[in-house]
Amino acid sequence: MPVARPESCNARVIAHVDMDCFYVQVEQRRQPELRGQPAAVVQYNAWKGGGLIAVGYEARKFGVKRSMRGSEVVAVLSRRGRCERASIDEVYLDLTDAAETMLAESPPESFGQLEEEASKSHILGLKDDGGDDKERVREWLCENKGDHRDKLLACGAIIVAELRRLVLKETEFTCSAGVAHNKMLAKLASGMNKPAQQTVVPRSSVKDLLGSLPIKKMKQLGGKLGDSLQSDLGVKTVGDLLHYSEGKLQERYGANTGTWLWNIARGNSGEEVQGRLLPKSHGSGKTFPGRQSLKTLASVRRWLNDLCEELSERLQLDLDKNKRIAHTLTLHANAYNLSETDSHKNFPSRSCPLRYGTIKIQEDSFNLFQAALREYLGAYPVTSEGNQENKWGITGLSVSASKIVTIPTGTCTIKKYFQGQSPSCLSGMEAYNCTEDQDSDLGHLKDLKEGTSLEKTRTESALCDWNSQEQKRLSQGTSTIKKYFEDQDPIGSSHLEATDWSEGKASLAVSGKGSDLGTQSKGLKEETSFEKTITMTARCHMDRQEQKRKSQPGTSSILKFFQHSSSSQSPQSGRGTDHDFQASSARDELQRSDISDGMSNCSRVREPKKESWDYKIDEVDLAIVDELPPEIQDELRLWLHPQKRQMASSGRANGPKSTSAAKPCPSIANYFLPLKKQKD
DNA sequence: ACGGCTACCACC
DNA sequence: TGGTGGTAG
Repeated sequence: MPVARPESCNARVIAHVDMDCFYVQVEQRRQPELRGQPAAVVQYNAWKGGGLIAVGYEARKFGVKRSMRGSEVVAVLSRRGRCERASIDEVYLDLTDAAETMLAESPPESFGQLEEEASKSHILGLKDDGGDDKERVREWLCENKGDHRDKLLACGAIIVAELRRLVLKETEFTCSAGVAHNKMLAKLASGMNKPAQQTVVPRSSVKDLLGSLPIKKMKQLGGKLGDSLQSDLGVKTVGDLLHYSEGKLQERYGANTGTWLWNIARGNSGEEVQGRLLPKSHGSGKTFPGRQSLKTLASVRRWLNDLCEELSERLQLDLDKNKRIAHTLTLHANAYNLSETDSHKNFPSRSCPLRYGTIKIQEDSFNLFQAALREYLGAYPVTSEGNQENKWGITGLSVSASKIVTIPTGTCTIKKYFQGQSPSCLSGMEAYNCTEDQDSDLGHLKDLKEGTSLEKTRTESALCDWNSQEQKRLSQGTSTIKKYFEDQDPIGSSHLEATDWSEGKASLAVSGKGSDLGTQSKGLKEETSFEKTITMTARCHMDRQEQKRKSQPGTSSILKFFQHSSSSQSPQSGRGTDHDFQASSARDELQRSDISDGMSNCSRVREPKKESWDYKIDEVDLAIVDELPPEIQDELRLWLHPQKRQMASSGRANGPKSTSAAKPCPSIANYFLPLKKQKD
């Protein structure tokens, strides 16, 4: 049986708060002389030709800061309950708890005097029998004899009035609000009396409200679905939906939409107020209408570079400010193709793992674009100059970053372990802040300093389906191995060490330096570094059939986290090159060759030399994990066998273990032997 | 009124 | 899952 929460939906207290003409207010706050004047914020011809008024980047010149979305106003509004940012200037608040508390501890009827702002509330359905409006509102709010739920709404209205007053006092912005039992109704209400007013939706008023509400006024029904309801079903108001059974609505609009329609007709909306203040994705795009369409790869590349630079800045900001990392890079474009018969085909979008660093984002985006373009053009080849005859044109480009997760602030046992072992290890954050430019500068400095070529040992990680697992654990604040350290090259075209993760296998590579693994003198420097790195690579298991052009060869180089701050001689140097990278380098050459020109300037040649031991992940026996420090065992087990999380974490007492059966004497030492040349 | 831009979501 | 389309501000 479902958890008994009778009436819980109807007993919630939700507020929707909407800034009044936000852009105008921003200007008026910035230029107080504009207050009281008729004002409008003109759309300004922004950034290299586009129009806009969008959130931030360009609008900063108006005084609108992107950070505003999560700050100032929200900081005030979120004081009394969970707050969800619905757009740049709207939020939802769940005031249920605060209202319950007020009702229990200091109910409105105990108020000597109702606050001014609250007494100016609009109460839907309040019968107008003449007399004093304010007094009737005060009565409804303070002397409500009826439903407990309406009393909660009254408390919510009083709380919201207070919040709005605080917002005005602390930010100089006015806002309007709606208070109701769910988001849908609260949102409807907040727009009913503007500006700087608030509206309450008692339960008893819902029927009349929806009965007369034109269907297209309802959120989500302003488009095609609303049109269909009107023309196909003859539904004019939300209330008209009451004439249709849930089954009938499902039959026409699908199970989910059907049920949703049936519910909203009754004023029910189950959506929770998400406690999210930050955006789930970032994007940067531009259209090139008409003759402005881009007709060469070079021009696409230039624009893409700009868009990616913008995106990269925002990602870095998000990382610095919010400690969040995005994991997916997506490229969207629009195009026309005069050559193709089905010239109305859409330009496909493409995505790949996101690697931080402006240049990497630029390179990856451009490669995604080229992959998509090849599919879009079908048989028509894309030459380096491409499109001599203007057969195609790009009318829109955008890059976006999604799958953003917060870096855990809690424990990170593996990280701690290695930091304990090696104080010179970079922290995860430092690793991420390290762009390729800094990277190369660093290497250069070291080269000069030590008079020897820098030997980088890099660990690889491409924890593919790590994501979902990891996200859960991230959200739980538990430790995690990285994710920070991902440095994948999904395109496989910019690094010599590119590997191909279409291989369908996973490998574990361990490289070691330091005296305990066979010490070498450190050359001219007297430093004795004990640095160990354990690097892992796991390649995505992808279905080859599915791949076609879709799959992007990728690689990851672990890295930077465990990157050595000093160079040292590796015990097995000389045998360092591994087949893994040899193979991929060959393929890489292929990639490189068809990308040619535009690429060469940006791609940096990396140190090809490295130590690596390569194993298929299925061949790694979990028993070896027992030889590692206990504090990191669980994490490594998860890493090696993320799909067996339950078993791994519940101990290894029971459950068949096919892998160990095949391996008589598992020892971690076995895994530290250099790679054998592959026979097949 | 409309196009440009950003962002979220449902569906398959 | 990634990719597409719809919706809204």
